[in-house]
Amino acid sequence: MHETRTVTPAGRRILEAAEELFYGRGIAAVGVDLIAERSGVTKRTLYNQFGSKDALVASYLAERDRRWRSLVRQEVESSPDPVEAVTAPFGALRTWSRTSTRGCAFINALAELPDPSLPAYRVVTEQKRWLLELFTDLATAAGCAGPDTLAVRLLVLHEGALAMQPLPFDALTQSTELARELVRAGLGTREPGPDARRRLAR
Amino acid sequence: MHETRTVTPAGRRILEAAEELFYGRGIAAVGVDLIAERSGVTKRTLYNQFGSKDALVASYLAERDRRWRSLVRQEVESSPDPVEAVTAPFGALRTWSRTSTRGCAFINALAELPDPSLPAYRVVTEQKRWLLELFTDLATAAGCAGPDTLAVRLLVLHEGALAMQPLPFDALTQSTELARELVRAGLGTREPGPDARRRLAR
DNA sequence: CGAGAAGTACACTGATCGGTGAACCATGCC
DNA sequence: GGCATGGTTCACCGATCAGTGTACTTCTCG
Repeated sequence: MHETRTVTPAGRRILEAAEELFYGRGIAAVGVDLIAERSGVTKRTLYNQFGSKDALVASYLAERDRRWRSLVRQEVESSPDPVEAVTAPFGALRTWSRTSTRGCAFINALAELPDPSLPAYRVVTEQKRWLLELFTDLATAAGCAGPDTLAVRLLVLHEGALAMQPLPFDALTQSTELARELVRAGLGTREPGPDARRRLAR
Repeated sequence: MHETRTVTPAGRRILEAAEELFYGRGIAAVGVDLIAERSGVTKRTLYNQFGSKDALVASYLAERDRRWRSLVRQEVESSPDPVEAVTAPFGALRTWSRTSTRGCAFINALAELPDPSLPAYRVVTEQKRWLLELFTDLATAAGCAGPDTLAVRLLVLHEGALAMQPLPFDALTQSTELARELVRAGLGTREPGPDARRRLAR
């Protein structure tokens, strides 16, 4: 029942080109003509598949979100224990940074698309909310005290490291280290909940 | 010897309009014609004053940086003691957020201007470096252990809260609270240095 | 008086923007 | 055969883009 039918082969190539160009140069700076040329496709096909540039932008962000969540899930599930799992997204971020060196694609998109009515805006807020809830679940499962507060703090550390990525400072190392310390400091004061790593569905 | 002569009255109005539009809508999304119209000035005057859009963008960022540093200095100097002063930039951020709700103008600019050769890029890196060094100085002055490490962590918290600003999460409160805890935890293990609040010149 | 600086008015450039219309072609499925 | 689907080719649209040239005005300062 896996519906790979929603996107055609040409659609995939368009999305790949759009992702590289939008992330690398900014959304407004990239024209649809360039995306069509890079993906070896006519502009007509691009519009037949996506309808508008706004819609293509939303698809680009949704696709990137999908890949990011997939990586995080993988990292969480391969964690040796529930405590390590809490900071697994920071490990994912390390991996992610090897190919993405221009900061957070979603924050960057918000910088260019201020209108909350745009479909892309919802994708961005959903992405951050997902990560916040994941942190909450993982912290609860590990038995951390104050999982809600801890989750917000971990999210801030995560976003901070991501935001500073384009600058010549190594923020990720300290961010990860501090995150681990926070998790360790919150242990033992509460009963561990059920292993949240099993609740990663969707 | 204060040289306010570098910018004419028309130049000021152009900068004000540019700041509002660039920050609010994104740099690439705003044309020079619109800026000229909003500032009640001819496009010719704009180009006579700034030479190019790239140069205007750099001026916009530099001016915003100047105002931001001024606010931070003010907040630091009005801190009751050196320990409070370390987290003073978080107080400044609280004030700043009342009028700036679209995240960090500098990070946002980087999202649109990937080319490090652009004059704006240097403005952004300098801005973050300044804040990092300020944190280091303040932490040293307050007698915190490991001031360099602490400064990086405070910077990450600061940037994280700023990056999440456009989203519907209250990150600043937790970010500030955690920053205070970090500073408190690092106290007493080291001799306080000279009061860094006196070394804010420039 | 005269010079220079700041600003206005306005026309104009070539390029690029997002988006459309219409005709045509290939594949595969009923 | 018939017909829908996915794709191509290509010409075209009005709007906007950053940036320039030229001539005129207005003000200040020496």
